Formats: sequence, structure tokens, C-alpha cells
Amino acid sequence: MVKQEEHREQSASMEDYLEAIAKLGERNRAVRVKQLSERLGVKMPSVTSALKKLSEQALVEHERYGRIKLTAHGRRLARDVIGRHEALTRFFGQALGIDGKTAEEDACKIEHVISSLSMERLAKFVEFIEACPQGGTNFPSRYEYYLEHGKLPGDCSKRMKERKQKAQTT
Amino acid sequence: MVKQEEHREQSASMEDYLEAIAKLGERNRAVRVKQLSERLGVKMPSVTSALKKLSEQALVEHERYGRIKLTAHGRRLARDVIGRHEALTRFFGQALGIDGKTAEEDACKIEHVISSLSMERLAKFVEFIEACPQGGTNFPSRYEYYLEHGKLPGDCSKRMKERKQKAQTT
DNA sequence: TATGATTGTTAGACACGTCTAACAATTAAA
DNA sequence: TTTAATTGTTAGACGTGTCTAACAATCATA
Repeated sequence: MVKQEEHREQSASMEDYLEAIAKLGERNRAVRVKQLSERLGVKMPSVTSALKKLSEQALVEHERYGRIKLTAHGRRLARDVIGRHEALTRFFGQALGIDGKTAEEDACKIEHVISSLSMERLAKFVEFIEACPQGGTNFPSRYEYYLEHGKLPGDCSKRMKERKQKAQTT
Repeated sequence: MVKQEEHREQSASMEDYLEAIAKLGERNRAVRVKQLSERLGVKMPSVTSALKKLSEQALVEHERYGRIKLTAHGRRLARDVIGRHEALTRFFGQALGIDGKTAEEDACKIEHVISSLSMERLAKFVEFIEACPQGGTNFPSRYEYYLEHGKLPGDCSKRMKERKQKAQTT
């Protein structure tokens, strides 16, 4: 029986650092303090001190003036964060029809606070919405119609009228 | 022409205080430091110092050992937060089928970080999902079917099969 | 390979929001 | 109405994550 990893919760900041290191690491051979500082919009000393903290937790390998690398454990955490980020971006972008920049920004904030249960369900929800054609008219386009006209398209409108009437008699 | 209120962004903590004061104020004549401290899970000195800060910004009225009340401006901010909270709770609970406790907790976190654009769209999305019967089978129940069986119900499944085949040939 | 530009680190300050310990005011009971 | 319990405040410490200023290492190149 393998002992479960301690649930050592990372702060939003530390998750951002892990995520950024992983992302920069995809393309670049060597991840640099400067790059992280630019990507995250903080000054270099902030990066240095974050790296110190992450090194102490064995999530990152980093020696003075040296290259920055994730450990296996760090990589696993980073992958989780990136997974949440991507699912949230799809939700805001594809399901809600939010512009890319805002979808990214919201994903970036929410990825640090959402529960794993909600995260799983949200991912499945996006999957479902994208997969379900709903008799020729897919969900996103019906939603867009609703957004634009404030009412449901033809095949949905009967129930909607009932709702409105009910609301008036309340 | 009325000058727009300065966009004085509140921290997650301060929003929590405003929200809690508004909520407690609904039922109680006098909101007390003790109540806030219990509701928010912090010690009383934390409440005192938060109230000092909110008073300085004219969001709260509070004199030493006295009653705690929101100003008109504070009430407006609190109402915004509560609105976000409620819409998010509906989304997680009704649309995603998350249990009430988790839905609440997630709403509580996300309400402080989501953009107003996403918030608006999300609210409309919930409205839409709840209103659209989709030819007799409403959206939430189709989603539940998908959650449970991992595939779409009868009237959606054709396209789903195509997706799977496409995925296999990739 | 000396030298200047770039990159990185250290030291120390600060804002935020929390806490504990000690004290003060208020309220309820004896 | 004096006393005890409760509630609230002050003072000061702490952890987190940021910053600036000053210094140190590395790198690029003349």
C-alpha cells in the first residue's frame, strides 16, 4: 500500500510559479528568472524568493545563477494546475462565449480556488455541451441566440412563455 | 452628469466582511463583532481591524463598542457580492449538480475573482439552461445522464459516436 | 581577456490579514 | 449596585508575497 502524498496545498502565487515554469519549460531549454519575472509580472527578487521556497519543498531544482527545473513532484502539481486552467478556459471561451483574453484571465484566477469536484464536473460539462448536438442545433448556438435575443429559439419558447406568465402572476 | 464612483477594488477578505454584515443584517437588529467573527471563522481582533478599514472607506458605520451598519455605498458593494455568490451557487448546484456545501464553498471563493463579463454570462447561462426544455428533456437531466453513463442519451448519441471514431483515427 | 551589459541575489522595507495576550467596556446576575 | 461573564479593543507579532536599492555573477564582445 502506497502512502498518499501529503496534501501540501500551494498558494495561488506558488501555483502560478509552477505553472509558468512548466509552460516556459515546454519551449525553452533553460528557464530563467528573467522570463518568469516577465511572464508573471513581478520583479526578479520576487522570483528568487519564490524559487527558494519551492526548492525547499522539492518542487523545483534551482542553484544560484543556475537553470530552473521542476522535479517530478513539481511537474505533477504544475500539470494539475494547467489542466484546470485549460478546462476553465474552454468553459469560458467555448461554452460561455467569452473573449479569449477574459477567458484566460478568469481561468487564471479561478484555477487556484475551485474544488476538485467542481473542476471535474465542469470539465465533463464542457465535454457534454460540445458533444451534444441537440437535434441539429447545438447547445452553444442556442445559448448565443438566447444571449442575443433574450429569449429561447423556436423549439424552446413555449416553456419560456409559461415562465414569464408565471412570473407576472407572482 | 454624475461622476462615476471610483473603482475602489476590495480584497476578497473585505468583500467577505461586507457580505457577512449584509447577511447578518437581514435578520438581526444589531450586527455584532462576535457574530462576524464566528461566521467568518476569524478571531474578534481581526473583525475589529477590518471594520476600522471599512469605516475609513465609508463602507461601514461602526463606533467603539457600538453597532455595525453598512453605509449606502457599502450596501451596494455587498449586494454585488451577494449577487455573484448566488448566481455561482446556482450554477454549481443546479447546472453542474454539485452538492450544496461544495457549491457554496466554491461560489464563496470564485465570487471574489471572476470578471463581471463572465459573471453576467454565467448568470444568463444558468437562466438559459433552466428555461430551455430541449424537446421534453431538459438540459440538466441530459447532463446527469451523461455524467452517469459517460455517453449522451439516445437523441444525442449519433454525433458522439462520430467523435469517438474520429478520435480513434487520430 | 578585460570590460560593460545583462541577469540574478541579498538585504531590508512594506502592505495585508491574521493571530495571541492583555486590558477595557458592556451586560447580566446576584 | 457590585460583581462576574461576555464582548470588544489595543498592541504587537507573524507569515506571505511583493518591492527597491545595492551588490554579485555571468555573458558577450571588443
